[in-house]
Amino acid sequence: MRSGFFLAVPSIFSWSKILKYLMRDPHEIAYRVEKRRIRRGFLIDGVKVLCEITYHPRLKNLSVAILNNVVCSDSIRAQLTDFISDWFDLDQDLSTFYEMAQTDPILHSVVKKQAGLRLVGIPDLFEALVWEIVGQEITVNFALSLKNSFIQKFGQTIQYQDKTYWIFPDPETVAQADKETLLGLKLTNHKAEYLLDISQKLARGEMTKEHYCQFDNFEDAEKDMTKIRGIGPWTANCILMRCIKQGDAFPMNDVGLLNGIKTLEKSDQKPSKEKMLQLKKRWGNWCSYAVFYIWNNFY
DNA sequence: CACCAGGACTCGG
DNA sequence: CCGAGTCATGGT
Repeated sequence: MRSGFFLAVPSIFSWSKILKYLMRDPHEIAYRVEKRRIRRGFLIDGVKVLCEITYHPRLKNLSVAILNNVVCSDSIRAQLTDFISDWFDLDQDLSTFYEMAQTDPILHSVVKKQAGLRLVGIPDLFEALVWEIVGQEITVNFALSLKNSFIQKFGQTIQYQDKTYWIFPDPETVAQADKETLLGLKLTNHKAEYLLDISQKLARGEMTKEHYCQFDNFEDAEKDMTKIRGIGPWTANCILMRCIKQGDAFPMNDVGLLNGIKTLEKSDQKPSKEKMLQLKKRWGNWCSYAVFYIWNNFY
C-alpha cells in the first residue's frame, strides 16, 4: 500500500545540482540518494515514516511517496510538506538573485556554474544545531563523518527491502546521554558539553525554531542566539541561513567563504573585513544564497 | 613536525 | 570592544 502526494517546483530549479550537493558525502546516512531519488526516514507523531522523493521534469513537480506501511494522514502530509519545502527552499523565487548575480563580478561565474541549485536547508533546528556545532573549526569531510557516527549512536532505524534507513535523533534521546558517550564519538570536550546542554534545552522546550523565526532582522536573531553557550557568530549565522532562512545571514569570518572569494577574485590573500562588510551590503537579502553558492562552487 | 580546517571560550587590557 | 592564548581531531 503506497500513499503520497505532489509538490510543485519553482521555475529556477535543478534537481541534478541538488542531488550533487546531497551526494557530496558517499557515506551519508541521514538520507539515501539512489537513481535520482531521495529516501529519508522520519519520526512523525511517534510513527516511523520512510519517504521517497522523485522529480518529474515534465510535470515540474516532486512526488513524495511513503514506502513503508503507513497511511499518509493529513498531519503526516503537512509535516512532510513543510520539511521538504524547507529542505529545497521551494517557496523562494530566485529571479532577483539571478538578476543581481548577472552583473556581480564575484557571483557571475558562480551562478552560471550552479544554475538552479537551491539553498539546501536543515529544516529541523536540532539537526541544524548538531551539524553546525560539530562542524566548528574542522574540515567538512571530518564533520560529515562525525555527524554520521552521531546519527548511528542515537538514531532509530527503519528496515525496508534489506536496507537500513536512519532517522535523525531526538534531542530527548541525546539529552539523556552522558558526556563520555559523546566523547567516544571523537567530539571535543567543549562540543560534547555544548551538545548536551542544547539537547536539554530543546527537550525542555527552552529553545524552539518558532522563537528564532520571530525576529525580522538577522542581527537581533544572532544576538539572541549567541547567548547560548557553544553558539558563536559563525554558528548563529549558519543556522539562520540554513534553518531559519534569514536571507541576510552572513558568516563573514567563515574560512571556506573567505577562501572561496579569494579564489574567485584570483587574489593572493583573503578579503579584508571591510571588503566583507561591503559584500554584505551589496548582496543584502541574498547573502545566504551567495554564501551557499560560493561554498559549493569548488566542490 | 607544522599547519590548516565552513570556531568558541575565557581572560587581561 | 579586541587580541592573544587555549582547546584538541585528522588530513596533508
